[in-house]
Amino acid sequence: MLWTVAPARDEPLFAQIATQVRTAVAAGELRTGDRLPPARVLAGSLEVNLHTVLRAYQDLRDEGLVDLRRGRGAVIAEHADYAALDAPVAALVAAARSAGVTPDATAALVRAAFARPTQEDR
Amino acid sequence: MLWTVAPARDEPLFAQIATQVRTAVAAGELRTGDRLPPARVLAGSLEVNLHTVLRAYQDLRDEGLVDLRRGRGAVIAEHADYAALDAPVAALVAAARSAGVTPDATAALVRAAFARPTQEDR
DNA sequence: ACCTATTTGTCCGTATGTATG
DNA sequence: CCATACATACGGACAAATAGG
Repeated sequence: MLWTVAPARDEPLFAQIATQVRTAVAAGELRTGDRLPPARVLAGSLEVNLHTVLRAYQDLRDEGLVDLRRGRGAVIAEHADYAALDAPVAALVAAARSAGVTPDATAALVRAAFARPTQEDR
Repeated sequence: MLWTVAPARDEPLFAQIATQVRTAVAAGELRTGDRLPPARVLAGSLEVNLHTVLRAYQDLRDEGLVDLRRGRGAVIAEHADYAALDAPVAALVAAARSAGVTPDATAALVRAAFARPTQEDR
């Protein structure tokens, strides 16, 4: 897979890295058992600090997407089926684009929807 | 509409306020021309700082959701059709819940999808 | 089974910017 | 505008897991 980070973007570096893993998994590009590059190696080639990469890996571990252990590295775990979200995400983004809703607002609406226990009719 | 903020939640206060306006608009509870409470008043009743409310209002103005002018207050503007997102958002959240994907990861996937110019087949 | 060198993440602290009130 | 608090990114030292002999 292809790794890139852009320090200029307002998304934090560690989040950019985590995002790329998630989307690669959603796209089927990374599968259970695949190994991510050692943090030091990736940090070196991206020219960011070791800890920045590790922060991303740790976030992914907290999500249950990767198994991260010292001496062994970061491996894609038995994970939630991200691919199942591909279609709903695309549908939402398309709707948001055509309605002229910003990415920030859309993401905020998604978070808010999660916060509501379950969606009963209003 | 009902306003509440919870300092304990990790979402910043100003974001909680903005989110409530967005969801109220999406739900049809607030319509074009409706007036939001004056920032000072809302700040007082929520027991948060004036700047916190103003920050939320400014974000909403930047999104084009409210018209914010001095002396006149904050008014819901001719806005993007947030209601159009209601169904896609609900669908996505349902899919994420049943797939066991966290809110954070879901929101990140949505943002990432925006970043991609347009989704052609892979 | 042992040792140890290497690989790899974890823990400690620090600087700088941004958010908050 | 100011003071405080928090988050991001970085640096160095440390410790567990692994692999080779």
